[in-house]
Amino acid sequence: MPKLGMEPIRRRQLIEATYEVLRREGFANTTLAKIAAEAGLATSIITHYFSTKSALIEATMRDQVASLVREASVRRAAAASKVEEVIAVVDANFAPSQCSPRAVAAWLYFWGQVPYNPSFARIQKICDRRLLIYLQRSLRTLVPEGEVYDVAYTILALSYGFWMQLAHFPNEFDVDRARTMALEVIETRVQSAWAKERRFPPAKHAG
Amino acid sequence: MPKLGMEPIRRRQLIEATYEVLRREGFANTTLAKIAAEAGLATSIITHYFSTKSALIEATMRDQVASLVREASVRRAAAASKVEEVIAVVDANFAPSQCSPRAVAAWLYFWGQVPYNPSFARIQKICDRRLLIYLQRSLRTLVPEGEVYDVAYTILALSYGFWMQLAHFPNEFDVDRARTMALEVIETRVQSAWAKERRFPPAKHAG
Amino acid sequence: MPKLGMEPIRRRQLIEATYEVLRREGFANTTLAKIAAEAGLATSIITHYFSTKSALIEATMRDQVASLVREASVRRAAAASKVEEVIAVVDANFAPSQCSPRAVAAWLYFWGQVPYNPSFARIQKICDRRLLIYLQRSLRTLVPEGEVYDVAYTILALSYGFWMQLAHFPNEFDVDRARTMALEVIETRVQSAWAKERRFPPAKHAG
Amino acid sequence: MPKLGMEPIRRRQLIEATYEVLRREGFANTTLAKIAAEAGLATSIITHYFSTKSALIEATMRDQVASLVREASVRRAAAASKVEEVIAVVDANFAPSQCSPRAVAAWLYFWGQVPYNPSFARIQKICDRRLLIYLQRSLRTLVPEGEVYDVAYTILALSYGFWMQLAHFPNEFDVDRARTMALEVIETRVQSAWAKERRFPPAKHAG
DNA sequence: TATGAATGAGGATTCATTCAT
DNA sequence: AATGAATGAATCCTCATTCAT
Repeated sequence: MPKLGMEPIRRRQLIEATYEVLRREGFANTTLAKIAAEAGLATSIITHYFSTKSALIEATMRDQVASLVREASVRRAAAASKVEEVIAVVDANFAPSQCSPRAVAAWLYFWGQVPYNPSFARIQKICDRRLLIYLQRSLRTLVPEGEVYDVAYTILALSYGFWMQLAHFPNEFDVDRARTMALEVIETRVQSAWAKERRFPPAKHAG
Repeated sequence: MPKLGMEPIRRRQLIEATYEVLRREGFANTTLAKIAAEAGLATSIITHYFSTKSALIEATMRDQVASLVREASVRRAAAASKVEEVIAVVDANFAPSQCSPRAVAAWLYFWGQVPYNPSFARIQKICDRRLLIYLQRSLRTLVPEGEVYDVAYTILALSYGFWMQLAHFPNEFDVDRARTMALEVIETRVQSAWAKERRFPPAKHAG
Repeated sequence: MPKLGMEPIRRRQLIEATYEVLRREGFANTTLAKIAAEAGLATSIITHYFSTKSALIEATMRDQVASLVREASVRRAAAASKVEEVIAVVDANFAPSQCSPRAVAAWLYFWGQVPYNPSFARIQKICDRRLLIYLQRSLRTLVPEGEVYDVAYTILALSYGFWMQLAHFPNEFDVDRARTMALEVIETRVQSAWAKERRFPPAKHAG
Repeated sequence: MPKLGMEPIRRRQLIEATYEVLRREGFANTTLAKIAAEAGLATSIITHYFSTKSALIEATMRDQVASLVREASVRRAAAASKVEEVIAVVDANFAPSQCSPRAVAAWLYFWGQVPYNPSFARIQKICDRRLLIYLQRSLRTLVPEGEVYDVAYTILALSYGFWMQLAHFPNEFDVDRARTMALEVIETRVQSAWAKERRFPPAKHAG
């Protein structure tokens, strides 16, 4: 009987190698040969387990995006308050799993391809939606219902924007400071929302 | 007798063609042959005027980034108040010149390359710095000195974050709503900043 | 405990699968993987029973050629007259075993390889010779001795020629009509031969 | 101004090289690299002038088939009688242009692909039809109208059958003898046809 | 007996770039 | 100024075959 069950092992191995080559070479110079060499395997093993290069790349991207959602979910579950829950989602973007050079390389490639790859667009949409849902749930008691979505969307965009700065200038970006800035926005938005609410209470609390 | 003064004309022509092919094909499928065909010229003309493919791409990227800075500068000059100046910078990111499919394609490619191309990193840094300077100048009278940089940086990140949403889902993104959200952040930050200032006046206006 | 006596079963199975894949894919796209899949077996089983791809192909070709000779032999044995014996050989070429899509695919590949594969050339020569012998034996009493070989050779060539038409345009080829045409040639040749013989009797029946 | 008008020259050059490699290596071992080497050119020149390998192969096949039709047409025009016209078509199949090792290699590949390549099937059909028309025209005064098509078809099949023998065993095949055999068939068919006609005159010469 | 795992050689094709005119 | 001609390096992918179990 032959050796069995190598598939999941090899797939993971190859995805890891893809991250690394993508980081080291940039996507324009990422070749199957380099990925295979990085994994210490033959080039043809990639076709064997992934059929095509784009399937491997796509699997890698799915892996990266999934790790962001997981990161947000886990951190949120550990939060002690609603505001901390919100911050947890922001923080997820700056988790090591999202900021390591490999992760940055993957995200940059992925975001650049979203408009050209329907499958990528779908994945990105799912990711956005999930994070927005997390944010909205936590914000529901913090800001008036009419503002929940906008505040959530704002926080998401802000996170992505900060993350992009980190991606571009990793040596100069100060994660803690960005975290503080985000927190500032959240707090002022929350306070201001309630202040407004107090000044202009809605006639009825219609959804 | 050779035609004189063709150089600037041809260069412009080829940059425009590069935008278009980048948009239509995605950067992975952008070839000199396609760019030349788009421009209605021979492939070898590109080498003639730009020496190499990357030189042409780089020229195109410079062109795109310059247009953002110009857009911000012009809009800011037309602003009627400090807050409007700030908003002008945000708006610049959503100007047609930055949101057209061609522009989106160019920016996505450019941002993806920043960590791998020192020249691109330099350009991006210059762009960021310029926009930050615009924002800081306008914010100087709106928020306490100690917060100027952070607020400016926050607004820049927020703009980029919104822009990325637009880039990914152009059909669903609502520019006006994003604009409103950004304005909301700015206003609450400004108000809150002064409220804080009033409550905790700094002992001395340390820089 | 290994199953015994699988060899002939597996070999037959794989030959049948080879016919089918050859038909479905054409020889340029016939791979061991596809043959194995068609047989519902692992690719490596082929190496196990046939050592190499060309051995499997060659076995399949032998099988096909043998079936033609068998077809001719059986039909000839059932013939009621000398002329019917001759027709039997022609008919063998149009038996279902020689005209099915699988058979056509096999023959076309085989004939195309004859000049490049000494083994194939040998097989084809044996087949030709056998059919010629059948024809000559039957013709011996029908035409003068000096014409036996030529008439046999003519009939063989005609059969192959018709068969090729069938191979190329299976939907338009009319087997019965071809059969009639062949019969016509045979009969006129036989009659004419004897007419000539009557007009110009050979001095002696030299072999 | 660059060198001009190389296209037709290169195309012919590459077609000739294709013939040669096909002959030398067999179609399974015919690679673009070998063809280019045979032509003394770079591999990429093939893509340059033919886009794809199959386009080059197809052009070569068209060339070969066209040469058979041309051969038949020219020889027929030079014929001195109706019977000679018929023989001219048979002879065309054995012209050097159709019997050279290169030509044999090309035809064998071509015929093997006809059922898998609609384009090839079309070409083969056109060739058959043209030769049949030539034969029918010449036979119209030689055999009764009702037999013209069948006799023509019989002669065509016979020619192809003989040619296949030549293709398979070039060292043993005797072209002159085959020619004689074909002539014999033609003559006996013609005579017999008229003899039959005399014995059983059709009530009316309906088509 | 049977097969999953793994590989390496080879092939078509793409493409930026050089060159002669 | 402009371009057709030509190339060679590189890439993805296919596939027969080997091997350990």
